[in-house]
Amino acid sequence: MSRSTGRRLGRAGIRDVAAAAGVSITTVSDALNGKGRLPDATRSHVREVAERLGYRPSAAARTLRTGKSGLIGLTVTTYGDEPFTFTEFAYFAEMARAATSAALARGYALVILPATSRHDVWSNVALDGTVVIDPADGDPVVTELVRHGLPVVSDGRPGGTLPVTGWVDNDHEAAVLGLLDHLADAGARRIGLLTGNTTDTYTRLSTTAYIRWCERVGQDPVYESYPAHDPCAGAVAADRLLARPDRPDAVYGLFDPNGTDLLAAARRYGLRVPDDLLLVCCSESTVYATTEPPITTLSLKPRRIGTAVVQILIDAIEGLGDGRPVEQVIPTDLIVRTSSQRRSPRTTVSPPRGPAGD
Amino acid sequence: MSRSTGRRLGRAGIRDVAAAAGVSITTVSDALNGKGRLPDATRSHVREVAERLGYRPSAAARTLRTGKSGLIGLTVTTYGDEPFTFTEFAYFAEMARAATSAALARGYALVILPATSRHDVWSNVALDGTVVIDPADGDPVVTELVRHGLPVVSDGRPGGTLPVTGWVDNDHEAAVLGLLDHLADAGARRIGLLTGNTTDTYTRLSTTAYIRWCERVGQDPVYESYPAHDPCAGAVAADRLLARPDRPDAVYGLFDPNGTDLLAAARRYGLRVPDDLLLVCCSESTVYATTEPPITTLSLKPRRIGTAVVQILIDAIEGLGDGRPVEQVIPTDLIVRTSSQRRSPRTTVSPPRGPAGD
DNA sequence: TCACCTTGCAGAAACGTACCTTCCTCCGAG
DNA sequence: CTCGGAGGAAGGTACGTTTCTGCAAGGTGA
Repeated sequence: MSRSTGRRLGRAGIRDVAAAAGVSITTVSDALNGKGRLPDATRSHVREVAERLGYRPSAAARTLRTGKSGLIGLTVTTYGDEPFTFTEFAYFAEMARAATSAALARGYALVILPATSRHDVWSNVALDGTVVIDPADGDPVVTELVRHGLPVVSDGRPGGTLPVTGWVDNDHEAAVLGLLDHLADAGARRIGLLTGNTTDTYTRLSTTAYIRWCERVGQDPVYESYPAHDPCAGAVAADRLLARPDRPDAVYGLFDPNGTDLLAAARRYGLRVPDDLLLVCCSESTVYATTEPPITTLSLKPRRIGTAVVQILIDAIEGLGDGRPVEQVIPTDLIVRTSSQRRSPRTTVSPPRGPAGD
Repeated sequence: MSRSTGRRLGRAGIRDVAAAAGVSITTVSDALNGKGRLPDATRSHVREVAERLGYRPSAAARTLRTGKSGLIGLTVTTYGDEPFTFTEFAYFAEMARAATSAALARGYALVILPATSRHDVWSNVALDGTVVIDPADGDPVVTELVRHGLPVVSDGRPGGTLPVTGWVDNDHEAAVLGLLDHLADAGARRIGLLTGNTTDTYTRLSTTAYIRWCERVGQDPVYESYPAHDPCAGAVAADRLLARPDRPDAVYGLFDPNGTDLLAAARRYGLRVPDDLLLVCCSESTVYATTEPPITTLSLKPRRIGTAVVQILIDAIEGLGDGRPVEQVIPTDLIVRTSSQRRSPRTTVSPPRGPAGD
């Protein structure tokens, strides 16, 4: 007696296809997956029947059987109360987009997960590996994942001795040093820094690079720090920085909104940019191309980082690389605009047309 | 003979926990899931053993058995070449963040998926339901999902007769009408529109609302449209709009970057904002609070939309609502700043301190 | 004492797929 | 005539859960 008949409702299973095509389950599986030794006639016949029945293999069953889910976790460390905070909006959006594209191109999908240690969510989804953005020192989630044998690749050099499968990062120190040199070349005598008071690697490396540069050129460090996840605090800190008695004549802002914050603060103090104050900030946002004046930005190349992270992770999942951790450094890109050039009297980015009523 | 012993490697399964605790598999399952009739002693003992062995239930097996994966798809319609494009950056980022938070709070995780009809990715992941952003008329992916019995909730009123489980949207027409009235109140005599040439519902509704408003007040429509996914095209279109012989004295820009684009164009033509040109744009970005001058923006409340969409979807998944489609309208929020106020000589947003050298 | 309920737990059947193993058949070479 | 081998397809098990059903032991009222 065949109990395979009489599926009351719900989707067609592989059994139904087998029955309808008059072959065995094995043959259906082989035909659809391109395995086994089957004549083309059988293969196409099975495919046709499957198509007609609207058959879709059960992802859960396949995952259970093969041990591969085709899912990659994407985690952002959380700052405030929300289980999921993006600082550096544009950076994250760009990075996530690139990572998604790269994953999809290789047949994987991305799952957004919180970086908290609430196991209930993590263990409810079968992951083949995980991308972690800016993991904290000795992050318990990462440690746990690695202990269970899951590949983990991080965006940002992992702090401490986090045993990740690989990481991708910029050379933040070199970027900051180069940028400060650029400002000094443009005539800056005292360069200030707007930085965060968080302990993530990006903030730490950038700040120490700044301090070292100051030591090297014999300048007293002039900086203000604030909680980077609070947008209002950024404006306040920018104001504080320009209110100091030892007011800098150039400022680098570590975070995306710092450019507009500093610009607004400069206006309040009657400082002209770039004449009285040179400005650079780290951002992926295109708005800085059309501010008045356009602001020089440091791009961390999130697209390249997102792509690279996913490639490394999938290579590890599929056992392509050797077992050793992969470490990759992506160069940054300083997009020089008016705000950091004292020589050039007019904008360097070309307006769409040139009908300016000058 | 017990074949449950001797697990060579890999994670501990429920069998191992049962063996180690000296109970049956059923008891372990019941103890960990809070079901069955077990004395607290047994329950805690099993939990302790499971903890000691580092036991994590297999998500794949659970999904296979229960038919629920705890995963929700998140899809954005694609515009250009990339499999995944975000127009309206900040809108999407905010919406996705809210949706993620809301989903996590109810024990679900979000999977980012492409809106293409490439089945191989979709069928490789077990979804309980899907959120679709701005689905096109008769979207094949949505149709397919619904046909398979999966709940689908859309951000944006679905075009055509898409049989979705529910949708959430703003009242775009009311928003545009209200905003145009606001500009007229501020003294605008000829209001222009910067719009897109795509066919999505948002663009279509907003544009027709604009045209109807013009008819009502007896103004000739003055608008330029451009492909919204191309950032450069926006700047060009803004320029075109202000170069027209029938130059408007107020402009509403439908897309996020339009504010800076229009501001830049105005500067090129020597137009002062708001004295010569009133400006409003639709954006979620906070940069418009600190531009010179600050720009009035229309917020579509992506946080509320993202949250609402997920709540409706999960209610449908868990069979909480009645079977009927849920339709929810979220009010928009006009954040009035200097750019649309001719009366107010100074900024209305309060600077952090007041040391401005005025 | 018997019937009956409650408590505490175990057995075993699914869930839907992939794949290892086996089996049959046909054909040509020895 | 036999034997080896290859092509073609089916059988059956395992993946790791959840959960339905059932069984024994102990308690209780008649």
